[in-house]
Amino acid sequence: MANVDISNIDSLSFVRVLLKEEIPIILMSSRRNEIFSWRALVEGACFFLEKPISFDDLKYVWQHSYIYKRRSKTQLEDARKPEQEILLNRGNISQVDAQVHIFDENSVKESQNACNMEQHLVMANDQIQEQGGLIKTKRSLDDDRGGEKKRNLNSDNENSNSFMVPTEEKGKEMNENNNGHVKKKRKPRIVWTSELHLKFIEAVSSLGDIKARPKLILQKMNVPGLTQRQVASHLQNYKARVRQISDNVIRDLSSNTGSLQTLERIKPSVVGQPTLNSNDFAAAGKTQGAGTVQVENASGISSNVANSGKSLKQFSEGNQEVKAIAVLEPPAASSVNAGKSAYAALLKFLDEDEEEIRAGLGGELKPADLDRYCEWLREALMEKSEHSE
DNA sequence: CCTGAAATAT
DNA sequence: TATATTTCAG
Repeated sequence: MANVDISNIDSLSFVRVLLKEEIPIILMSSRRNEIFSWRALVEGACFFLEKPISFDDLKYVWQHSYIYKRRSKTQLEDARKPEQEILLNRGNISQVDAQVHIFDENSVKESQNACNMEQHLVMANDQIQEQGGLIKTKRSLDDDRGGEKKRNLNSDNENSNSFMVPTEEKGKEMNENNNGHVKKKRKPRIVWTSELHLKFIEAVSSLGDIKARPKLILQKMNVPGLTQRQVASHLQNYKARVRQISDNVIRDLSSNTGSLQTLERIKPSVVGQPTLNSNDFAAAGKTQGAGTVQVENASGISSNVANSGKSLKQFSEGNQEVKAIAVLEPPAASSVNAGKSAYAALLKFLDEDEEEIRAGLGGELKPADLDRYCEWLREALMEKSEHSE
């Protein structure tokens, strides 16, 4: 699954490279561009999804991958054309329209309320240190001097949350030294537990990269005490991480295929906002799915290199793995020998929630169980939002 | 409201 | 030392 910048026609070359390897490719974008999607589909892309991606989009993505994989090359040639569909508006696939959009505003909001995140939030409270009266930094000096934009750090509105685990007791927010001067306590740093991160991921995924801004994310996460700046900071780090991994994948892919060299050269500094990938999206629902990592470079081109990792194997029969998996598995001598290291990092990144996923599935699934799996997925997600009532 | 940077904390 | 988070400032 590749997140592409439809404004950059060169993104199409990325599509070609993957297709040359017979890797089914599904494109995603936050914006829509009929021309671009049309061209991509003509090239052979399976789908073109508009983000944010819905649960139903994923469901059909899976089925498509499976079907695709079962066909022989020749059959594929014939089948490709007919199977292509433009999914500019999710729901273009007839049957999904009526289905519940798991990650719509309400369900997310609800599920979030229930999860008492506070229990999972842990502040590194031990480190709260006094800034000894002697130690003065530029800032402390400035503050002592004028303190214009004094923040209500000491007010108990956001520092009194249980997960903020105050060092001592609340109310002792101010410390006085022998001079009677009041000092600010540095707010204890937040710990992004997997649960918290999960909420973050869910929020971002449901918003889509365009709207995934700190304020909205914070709002969707609905975690008391969490500040917008913290979310912003986390978002920034997250983006950087995804970007780096993606860059590596692209780099390795380029160096081994040659076809992507053009893309690599165009890649100065990264701009644009990496979007949340479907892997996170899937992970958020405690499901596993075709994970993707976004790749993007300054030229505006961006792509998500699909991954499926172990989870995907559950859908494979015997040795017949979906072609896309082959890319992530130790490449067969004959196939792409691209980026083992990059894939390793990618897999590690994507496997973070492996356990939860596995627990949820409870057992191996066979391709034939796809629908059952989807049903399970739906129920799991629904259940989650119900409990939160 | 956002984010670059400095200051800090890990 | 390298990263991550909080604060400041614009």
